[in-house]
Amino acid sequence: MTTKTSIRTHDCGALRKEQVGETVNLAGWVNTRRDHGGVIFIDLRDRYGITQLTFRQEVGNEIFELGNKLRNEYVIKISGTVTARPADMVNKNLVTGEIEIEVKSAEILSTCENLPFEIAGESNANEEIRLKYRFLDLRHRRLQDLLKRRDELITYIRQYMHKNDFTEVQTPILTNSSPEGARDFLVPSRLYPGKFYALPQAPQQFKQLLMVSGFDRYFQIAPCFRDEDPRSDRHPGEFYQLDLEMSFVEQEDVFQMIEPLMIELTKEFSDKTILQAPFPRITWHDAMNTYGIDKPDLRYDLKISDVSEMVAGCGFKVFADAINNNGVVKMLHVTGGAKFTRSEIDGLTEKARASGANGLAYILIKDGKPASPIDKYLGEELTNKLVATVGAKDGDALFFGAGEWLKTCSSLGQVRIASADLLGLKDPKKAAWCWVIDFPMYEFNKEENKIDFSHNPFSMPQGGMKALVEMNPLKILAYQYDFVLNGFEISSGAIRNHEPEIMYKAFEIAGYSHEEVDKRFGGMISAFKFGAPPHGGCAPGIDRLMMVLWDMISIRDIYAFPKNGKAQDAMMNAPSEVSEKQLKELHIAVTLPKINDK
RNA sequence: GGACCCGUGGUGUAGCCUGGCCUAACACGUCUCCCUGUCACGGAGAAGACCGCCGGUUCAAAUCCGGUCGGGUCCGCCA
Repeated sequence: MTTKTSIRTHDCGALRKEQVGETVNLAGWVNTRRDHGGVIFIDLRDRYGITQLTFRQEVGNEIFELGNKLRNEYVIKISGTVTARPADMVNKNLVTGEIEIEVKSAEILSTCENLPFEIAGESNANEEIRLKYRFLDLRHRRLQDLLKRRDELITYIRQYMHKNDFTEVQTPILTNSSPEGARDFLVPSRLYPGKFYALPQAPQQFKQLLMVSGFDRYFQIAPCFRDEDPRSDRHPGEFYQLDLEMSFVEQEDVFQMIEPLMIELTKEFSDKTILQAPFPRITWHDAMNTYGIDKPDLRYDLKISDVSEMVAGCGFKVFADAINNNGVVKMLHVTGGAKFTRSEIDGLTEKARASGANGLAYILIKDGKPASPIDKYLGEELTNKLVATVGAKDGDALFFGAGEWLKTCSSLGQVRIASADLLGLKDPKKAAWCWVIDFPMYEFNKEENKIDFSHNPFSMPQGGMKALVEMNPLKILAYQYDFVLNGFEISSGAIRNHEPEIMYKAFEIAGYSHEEVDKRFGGMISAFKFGAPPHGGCAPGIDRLMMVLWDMISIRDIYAFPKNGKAQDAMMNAPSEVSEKQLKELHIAVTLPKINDK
């Protein structure tokens, strides 16, 4: 590989003492300038490295004066002689540190205004200004390395997929609105007034159609668009998935294909140690019961147990009532939790309340004795029994939740996560992968008093048609799975429902008529009537994966040009108004809300 | 839609709780001058902020109160 061009003979990371004596041409940015009166040192920077230039008075007035004019981030090209540095002047921090260039001629290609923040060194300006000047922020070494790493990771994925005989196919960006799921980004059609394209939330239907077409194994580094509010692990609007689908497979085949890739990516692209491989598999039900969340962080071992039977009929009304109302009482064992301060416990109580609990009862084991605000209701015998059942030791804490099963599990799950934070249990050197399997097919929607799909409506119900006809829908499981890394959902996936009759029945249970299904998913359903192979796949979020592997606080850093937390592009000023002419062509009339916030 | 946090020269911070000595401090950057071996060069000097904005309380507001705007985090939402 050479980076030689018409303008330069070498890049700024190339020269060594072997080239001493050669005349070279370099070009790049002025990283720093050190003026010593009779000699000026310039660190010339490009993507490949930094090379020190010297501008000397004795070489000539013209060149020396040009050196005097240089300022940070000017773009220059120079011609000069590679010279060895005196032994005691070698800079061990630079790969080019043994040499420097004595500049004989130079030209300023481009000047630079006063910078909004410094480029040499760390980027520590606030995010708002860094996003506005993203092209400058991207000059920082850290971000350049990050994008380079991103490219390498995606290249690795592509090679892995091709090695396994997957074909990458580009599916449409302008497609149709899908009525389920997230909000769509809509694109008005000029040729068909009043009609809209939608940007794909995922290439879901297309990849299934490719299976019907017989491609057997498809993948795509697929842009996905969802118009939902961002979070620190959710980039606003757009993100990338490794979308993949396989034919003639069962769940196990998908696992065997994707798990080795995740292991390789962890080893190749992070310094984390994989805690367990093959990845442990946890049913959704067990995950909720034991960790209180469907994306458990298994780097730490805090567990929730069911103590309903133990406390049934006890003197504590909250517990007794929960069980009388068909609820449960759950107990979270936090090793080392007795040292939590009052205000930390208040914080944990807030977490529990925020996810639906009425409060947070607890037992702290201090000086070998359990102590609790509720021990007078529980009594010594029951308290000791609860402590013993999980083998809690001196210094531990037990937290209790009581009420409806899912809510109780979830609230203790949040307490579990917050406790791990307080105890510093989230070890960045560990990679705890796991599969969460057997998601329920349906869930009950209390507000609308109806049954909804709990995840992907295109998943195959376990037990097929027989299960749909005979079972309580809320008990039916789907061939639907996620995989999780350190408490982040990296991917969901499923074995799909490829049989039209089962599809109609599955939708019927969720309240969709035959006609509605035809109308909304007609393309796919009709395809399934023409010889559809059993198929399944998954779609790991690659930005999310990189964020977790590289311990980024915000997913925004993973993108070259991220949007801010308000879903705007601060550099391009998107979104923005368009011209009347454009609107007219599209037959769009804009009706602004009364409170006009730009 | 809701809750919480933040806003001080170009950048990052201190000061705010406990109003007055703030005519706002420090570091980096910028500008001028000096310096021939630095690499976060060094030295001397200078410019640059009505403390996001509006209003209130007070003899007195960066500081207290209300509103508003901007940014961030979380909940809702994300099949």
